[in-house]
Formats: sequence, C-alpha cells, structure tokens
Amino acid sequence: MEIPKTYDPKITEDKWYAHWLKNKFFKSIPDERKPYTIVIPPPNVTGVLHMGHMLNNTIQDVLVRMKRMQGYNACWVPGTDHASIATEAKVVALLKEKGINKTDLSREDFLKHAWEWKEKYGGIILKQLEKLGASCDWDRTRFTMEDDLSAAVIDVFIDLHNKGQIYRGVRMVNWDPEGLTAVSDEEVIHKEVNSKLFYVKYKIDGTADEWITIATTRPETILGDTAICVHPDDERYKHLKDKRVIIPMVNRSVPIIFDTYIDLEFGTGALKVTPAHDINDYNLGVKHNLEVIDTIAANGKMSEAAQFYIGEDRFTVRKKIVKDLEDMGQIVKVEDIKNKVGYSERTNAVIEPRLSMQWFLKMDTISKPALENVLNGEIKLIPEKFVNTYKHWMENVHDWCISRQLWWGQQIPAWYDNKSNTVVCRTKEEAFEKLKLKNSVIKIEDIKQDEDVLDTWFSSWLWPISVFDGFKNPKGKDINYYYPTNDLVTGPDILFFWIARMIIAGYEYRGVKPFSNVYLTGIVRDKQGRKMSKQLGNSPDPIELIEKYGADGVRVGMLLCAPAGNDLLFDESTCEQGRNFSNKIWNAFRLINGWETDVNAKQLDANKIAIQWFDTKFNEQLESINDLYSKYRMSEALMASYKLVWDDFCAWYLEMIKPEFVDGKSLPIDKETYDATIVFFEKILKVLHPFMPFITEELWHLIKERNEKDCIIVAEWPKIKIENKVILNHFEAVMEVVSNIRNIRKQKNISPKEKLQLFEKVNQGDVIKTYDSIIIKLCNLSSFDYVHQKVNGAISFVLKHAEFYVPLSQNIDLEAELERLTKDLNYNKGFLKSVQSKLANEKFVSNAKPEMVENERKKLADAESKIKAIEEQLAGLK
RNA sequence: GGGAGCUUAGCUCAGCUGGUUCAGAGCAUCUGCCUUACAAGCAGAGGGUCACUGGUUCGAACCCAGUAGUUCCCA
Repeated sequence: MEIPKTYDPKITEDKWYAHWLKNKFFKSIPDERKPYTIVIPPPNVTGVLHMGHMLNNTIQDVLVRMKRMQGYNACWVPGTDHASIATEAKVVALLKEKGINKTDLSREDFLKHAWEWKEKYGGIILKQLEKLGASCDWDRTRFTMEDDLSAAVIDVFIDLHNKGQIYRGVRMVNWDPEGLTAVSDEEVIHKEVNSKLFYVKYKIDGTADEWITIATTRPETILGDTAICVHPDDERYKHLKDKRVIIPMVNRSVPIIFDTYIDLEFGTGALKVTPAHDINDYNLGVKHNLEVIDTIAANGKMSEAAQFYIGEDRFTVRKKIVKDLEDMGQIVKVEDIKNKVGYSERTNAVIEPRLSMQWFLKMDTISKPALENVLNGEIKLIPEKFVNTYKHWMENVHDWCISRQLWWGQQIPAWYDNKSNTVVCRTKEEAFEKLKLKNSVIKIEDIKQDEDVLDTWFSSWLWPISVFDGFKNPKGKDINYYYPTNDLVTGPDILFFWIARMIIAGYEYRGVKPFSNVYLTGIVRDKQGRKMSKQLGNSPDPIELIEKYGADGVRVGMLLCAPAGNDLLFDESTCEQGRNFSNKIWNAFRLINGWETDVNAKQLDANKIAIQWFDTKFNEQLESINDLYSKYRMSEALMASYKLVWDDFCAWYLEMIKPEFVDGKSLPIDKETYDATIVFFEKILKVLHPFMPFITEELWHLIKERNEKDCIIVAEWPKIKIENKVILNHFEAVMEVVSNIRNIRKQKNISPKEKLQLFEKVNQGDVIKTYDSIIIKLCNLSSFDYVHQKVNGAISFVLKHAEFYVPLSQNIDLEAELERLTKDLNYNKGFLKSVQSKLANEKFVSNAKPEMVENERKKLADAESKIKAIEEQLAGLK
C-alpha cells in the first residue's frame, strides 16, 4: 500500500469520530471505577464557536482523554445555556427583519418564535465541538431551559425565598435601555471615554443675581435635580446654609444640602443631586429625604416628568439642553475630561442607573462558605493569583439583582392579587389557595404572575448539580457518583458571574463544593493584543482553521501559545507548527512501516543500546509529563511530549536503529529491534493522544492489526518504570561527540556521505566502549580507535574526559585551528578563574552548603585537566 | 481613586527552595544541504545590561524597597 508523504486529516477525522461514537467510548455510566468529571461551561445556545471556546474545550478534552486512559470513568457533560438577554435580543432583531415588533406579540407567541429559533440554531455549536474532537458524553447533553432544569431553578427560587434570602424591592439598578431590562453589576462594563464637563450656574432662590455653579457630565438630568449638595467644611458655600436654588428651565426650588460625601476638589465643589438617575445621588437622596423625579423613561427617552424634550433621546437632549442653557446664559464653561461610563455587556448600550422594582438575592451569608473554601484551598483556582481577585469580590459582594424584564427565561414564580398581596409558589392553583388566606374574596382570574424572568446565571449557577439531576433526585446514582466534579475549565471573565455563584450554590444545595479545581484559561487575543471579537472581525473562524491545519494541528497550535492563566496572543503560525508536527509523526510511521524484518538477523549492539537508552529516556520524560499535567501546565506538557517525539524518538532513536541503505534498498531490521520500536511507537502515540486524538488513532490502527474495540482512546496510559538513569548521562557525552563531528563536517564542508576516521585519547576515567557502535553510525565513521598519544595532522576537540582526533584528507587550516583552540582555552580559563575566586572566598567556603563547595572543587579539577589538554594540543600545532 | 499581576532573545514564554559558565525552550532569522521517512524536512550558527535604581547576602533573573511602563479587577 502506498502511503502518502504527508498526513491528510480529512480522511481520518470524521472516520474516527464516528467510530468513537459508534463504540460509545465517550459514554459514561456510574461503575466501580473512580469518576473523573468535567461539566462544560455551557455556551450560548445560539452562539457559534469562537477561539475562546476552542481553547477551553481543547483543554477540557485533553484532560478528559488523559484521565480516561489512566483508567478513570471519565465523564464530560456537554450542554448549552439559554442566555436570556442575548438570545432574546437576537430573536427580537430577527422578528424586526420580518417586520414584527416584540410589543405586538403576546408572551406566548414570542416564546414560540424563540423556541423555533433555538431549535434551528441551537445545535450548531455542539456540532462544531465534534469537529474539534471533543469527547463529550453527548447522551448527557443538557439545556438550561429544558423542563427539568427550569424546574430546579423555580424550586431554588422558592426555597431561597422561603429562607428569607430573596426579597423584592425598589432599588437603583443598572438599566439597559436597549434590552429594556435590569442587569446585574457584573454585566456592566466600565470604559473610559472622552466627555465634557459642563459648568452650569443655578440661581439662589430669593436673590436677584446670586448664583451657584455646579459641574456635571450629564446636563440632561438637570430636569430631575432635587437638591444641590456641598461639603459642610467648604468655605466657599458656608453662607448658603438653609438657602434654596432654582433649577433652570423647570424653575423648581430645591434645597442646598451639606454632606461630607462631596469631593472638594472636583469641579466647583458643588454637586447637583438627581436621585432618580445616579446611584450616589440616590443614596444622598435617601439620607436627606429628597424627592425623586424620574425624568428618563425605560427606553432612554425623556419622560413626562421631565417637562421638556419629552420623548427625545437622552443623548440628543444632552446637546439640546446645553444649547438652551447657553442661550439663557447659564453655562459658565465647558471642560474636556475623561470619565468612566458603564456599558451593557450584552447590548453595548450606555447603562442608565434607574429606580425600579426588582428581585434580589441576599449575598452576605450565603456566600460565606464559598469564600472560606477557596481561601483554605478546598477549591483550587489555577493559577493561584485569582484567589486575591476572588477574595476581594466576595468580601464586597452586593445583593444580586436576579430579575430581568424579558420573556426568554424562567418566569419568576411570584403571584399577585389585585390588592398587592404577593405569594411565591409553583403554580397558579397553589397561589390561589395561598392568596385566599390573605384575601378571601379573590378569584383565580385576578391572579397575575410576575412578568419578569430570572437572570440566566440564576440557572447556570446550578449547572454542576442540575446536569446530574441533583434537584430532581438528590439521592440519585448520578449525582452521588459524579458530584463533586473534578475540574472546571473556563475564562476568568466569568469568575463572578458563574464560578463564584456555582460554588455558592454547591454549598447551599449539596453542602459540598461543586468542583475541586478551577483552571482559568487566558483570554484569546490577536497579535496586537486585542481581544478577539466579532465586532473587530479579528477572530479567525475555528472551523476554517481546522480545515486548513487539521483538528490535531489546531489543538496543538492553540495549546502551544497558551501558558496557564495568561492571556494568549493567538497566531495562526502555531497551528502550522501543529500541522508540521502531525506530519513528522506520520513520517516516523512511514519509516518504520517500510522496514522488512529478518527473524534470523542478530541484533546489533548499537540497536540494543539505543533501545535501552530510549526506554530510559521515555520514562524520564513520562514522569515529567505526568508531573506537568498534575500542575495543569498544559502547554509545557505538550512541549515535553513534542520534544520527546521529535528530538528523542525521531532525531536520535530512529537514526540510531535505522537500517543501512545498500544498493538503493534498505537492509532488513532484526525482529527484536523492530518489536521494541513498535512498542515505543505505541507508547508515544498514547502520550500524544490527548493532544492529537485523530492522527494517533489512525496510526494506532495502521501500525498493527487491531479489532474494532482496540482503540487508543481507551488504551492504557503508559506506566512509569524505575530505571537506572546512568545511561542518560553517558548519552549526553555521546551526543556531544556526535555534535562536534557534525560541526567539523559543516565547517570543513565535508559531505555527510563521506566516511571519517575518529581517534579518542582518554585522559581520565575508564574507557567505555559501549557506545562506540552508536557513534560510528551517527557520525558515519569508517573507524573509531583508541590511542595513547595525540594524532598529528588531525582536527581535534576536547571534551571533559577525553580528546578526539579526526584526520582529514584535506590539509588542515592551521590558523583556523589555532583560533578555535585559543577561543576554547580562553573560555575554560575564564571558567577556572571564576571557580577559583569563589573557592578563595572564605565566606563562601564557610557559609555555603558543603555539597556546593564540593561541587566547585570538582569543577576546578575538571577545568584544570581540560585546560592542560588544550594547551598540549596548541603546543602540538605550533 | 482602591487592589492585584506582569516586564527575561525579534515573537510567545519557562526559569521551583537564591547556588553548575544560569541566562534557557519553541518559533522566527541566517548559512549549507532535494542524504535513501519527512523541504510541512535535515545539519549548523547568531541573538539577551533578566525594565530601571538602590538594598539584603559569600552569592540575586529569583528576596526587600522605590521608580517607570503595562494589563486586569473593583469603585
């Protein structure tokens, strides 16, 4: 069979994915093995795969595959999130294209459209994950708005309400005028923008021409002012005690209040107070019992209460009112400043602080265990630096606004009668029974359910419990077996949104953590360091990348540039490197596959040694790879595997055992060496499998006849053998000889085909001839002999233990040799000097650890003998 | 405004308990090779004041203080 020179992912990926599915290798059911569990951070149901998903799902798959091979019952639960505000926004936009306004639809009709949309686009992202090779147990796929999960959300709401943890009240919330809903503090993104600071003068009430000047960035809110506030210690305004001022345009008289909240330095030291449209002003209003005039409606346009500009947008009004005030002569000056403005995470609209009736979850007590157990290490955040951020947030946590003025989501199970009685329960019938106790004449038709839905995170915070039916069936087999889960892999941007809240819910509802380790990936940025986003159009399409480089190539590329916890600057070239690596492995297979074996051939000494060496090397590297995995240093584990394969296996081992080529044909290889090589190849495929599932599965089946079930995905992870590592040290010396001779070839322009002679003069230690055959082969030598005297007319080099001579057919360049040896001599003399001065330092000798001093003495001796050898050679040349 | 982190080769990053001439890896670059598995390859080479300034120490990329730049979080 002709095997192509390059690896083609297209013919393997779909084939093996289907094969794995068919054989149910991803499927997990509780058994006697230890579980290893990951729940996927559920992507937005209508979303498409982006680079961030690529990164964290690759990491999850690597972990799951490795644990599966290590004998754990590995279970990776996939699913999607209903993402209320984002999805609703998309549905609204889609309807608008069709000429339908949301406001013209009933709740039921709208939800019908939304479900249609979900059915149509809901599966895309999960299908894309399959392309990546994700080994999720697809039979367990969940959706945060499916019946069981919604029921859990409602139960939790009712339970927390009964416990007194949920309350309803009028509070200042972050209002998204685009999405027409409240959003939580976490959903507001503060950005620094260039603004103008307007200095506006207000007339003191009862005076002819006495004024006070305030500074504001939001003049459109002037119409809602109900006070002016100054600092009690401010000399400039002491005389204004008990005075009132006139609000421009509306001509309302409002008090001047005094409060230490005021920053004397900012603006004029006088603040206009608009309790309806600023959180700080609101707090001042509460404290000083001020009137609240809500001048901006839910859609960001001026309300009736504003009296002017009614129905016009707040930003249009900002310009207009400035002009009008200018005409009235009340603008004193305008300054450019930078300030922070809050934007909605979902719609990017400027957030309007707004008073409204919302539901809140008290966070102070419920969050305690979640803080404690991260601080004491029961739950590990990786990298650790996030513990600080987490701690800070948890210690300053605010009550969580959980109601959203949307339809797509779980409707709040609160019921009202016509006399403002409220009950919280599952059904209207229950509500009727309960309300009857408060209002005996009530009719069931008079009962109305709260219009709002719950924040999406109020369902996803239950995810690790609800995907195992932990609410429906708290003593169930699944929840008992899989919970707490092991690792959670996600981005730090949702540390508070999601991770913290899952931990809270875990302790509240299971009394146990939801997961043991949280691996926080970096954020994927482009080469210029910008976050990849749709708006910027700087994100490559992951599916296109997979087509170009293969899923294995992209997985490797992704991880190569992903140091734990740091943002990663993604560059397509690392995917190319990944693809090249696939090809390297492919060709290693082609080489081995092309060998003929000879059962009668005697095993060469060189091969025997090579096998011993690689066996030891493999174990050493495996140990290190296992260790890196345990520390979640994924990119380093990958790099160690990469070097093990490329350098140790391909560049050294295969070169050492490669049969000689005679008359255009490779000689047969002895059976023993061949078999050992196959075993090694299987081992390295196993180590690579978590990173590169497709090519390793393909080669696993090409290297040996296997039955359908014998797949690498379920093969056993290699075990560590204890080996004598002395051979590794010996090999260091062998490699040094080899690289010196290659260097000579390069410098002297000698073809690798030309055979050379090599002589060794041993200076110290025993003569070890074990490796001679290897050196002969790797250096293409005609002979390798030991001598007692230096060889004249030869190029030489000096290693720690010996001197080497390579006679050349061409004349040696005396000048060049002198220069080279002198350079080497100087280097060693410098080294010697530094060691000598260290040893001459009495404080070093008396304070440093004895091993340290001993080591220095040894270095001294080595350097001295080496210098002696070089000097002799130099003398010989002259 | 408050807090946390980062700064090591052209790029992306390792460097653990201060100790080997400790300054490293991968990529990129340069040079030479279509050598018989792989040019998506092989062989070789160059490249850094470890941000800066002080301090502690026999010894500092590493510990401490300050400065600058930068990123993130919170308000």
